[in-house]
Amino acid sequence: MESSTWVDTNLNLNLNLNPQRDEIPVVQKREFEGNFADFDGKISVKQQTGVSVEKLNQIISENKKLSEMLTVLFERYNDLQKKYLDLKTIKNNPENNYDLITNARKRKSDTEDYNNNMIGFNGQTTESSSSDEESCKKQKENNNNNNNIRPKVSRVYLRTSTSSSNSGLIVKDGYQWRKYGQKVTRDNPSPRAYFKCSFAPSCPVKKKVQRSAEDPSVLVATYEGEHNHPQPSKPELSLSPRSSSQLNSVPVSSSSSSMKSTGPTITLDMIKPGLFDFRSSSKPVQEIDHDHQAPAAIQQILVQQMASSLTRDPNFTAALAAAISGRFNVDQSMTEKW
DNA sequence: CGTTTTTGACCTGCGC
DNA sequence: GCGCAGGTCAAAAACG
Repeated sequence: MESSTWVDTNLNLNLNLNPQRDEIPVVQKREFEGNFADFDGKISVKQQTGVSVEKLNQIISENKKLSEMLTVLFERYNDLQKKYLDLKTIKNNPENNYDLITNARKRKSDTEDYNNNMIGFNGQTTESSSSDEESCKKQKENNNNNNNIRPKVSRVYLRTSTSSSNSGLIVKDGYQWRKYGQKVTRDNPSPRAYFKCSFAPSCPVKKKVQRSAEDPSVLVATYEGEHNHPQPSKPELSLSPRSSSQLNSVPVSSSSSSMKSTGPTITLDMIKPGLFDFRSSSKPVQEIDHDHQAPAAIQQILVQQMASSLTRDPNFTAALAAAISGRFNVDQSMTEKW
């Protein structure tokens, strides 16, 4: 979410100036009047253009700062919302909080040690990310086996509702999976779980699930292959006890390097409506084709969702208007000095 | 008792 | 050839 995000937000900032406030148009009017006065006077067009460009740049930079503030605010807002929803879920239906409860199927004797270890792991921070390494690896494989028929590879990032829990490496995507292994990888303290489709060996699809090293609340699920059978059940995203750990799942991005030579990829309908909009209860599930959807397009979708979510919050818009008017007052004083 | 999960051992590929 | 790391196997344990 870098440059394109700023561009979009800037546009919104400029267009959504609060019309109830008179100062802003006045400032603009004064600027125009001043400029016309200058034009009528002896200042050359070149100088005027230079001044205008300067002002424009200044406004752009200020918009950029505001956008950054917006982003930070939004992130905090989202975190708070998330925590609130988690607490609410636990309170209303403790059974649903699968992630917070130790996996019930774990051996009783091992559960405590396992969880303690995992909590310790999560406290650490790792610089490198497994996804990068994996993408490099995939690229290598693709380079080495260009002529072979390769299984389709798709990586999906899933935000879980509880960042602190570690037991839930379960991603409900509508298919049934059988776990056949777990491994702690070098560059990620979280263990990586290996799943095979329960229809194996007739269905060759495999899945790897690992928490992101940088953000333990994000599950990284890597799918290899394509199911050759119908989906046994619809994806359960919010209601079943186990599925509470898959809240807010979204294919945020995919490793482009690992996708290059694999052809069309699996499309996963795993977005929970309202990732960026906690007020809206029903939004169409979005499908993101990892091969054909450019990262910029994904960013654009996210930006749109962020923008819509923000603009619907009256408190936020009021605060924003106040902030902008403050800025313009500063601008006004500066303009008057000129 | 059948199914699922866990986990140590083993296999494989890669770099040195 | 050796060591390392990721991936897989399979016996044992846990669960319903």
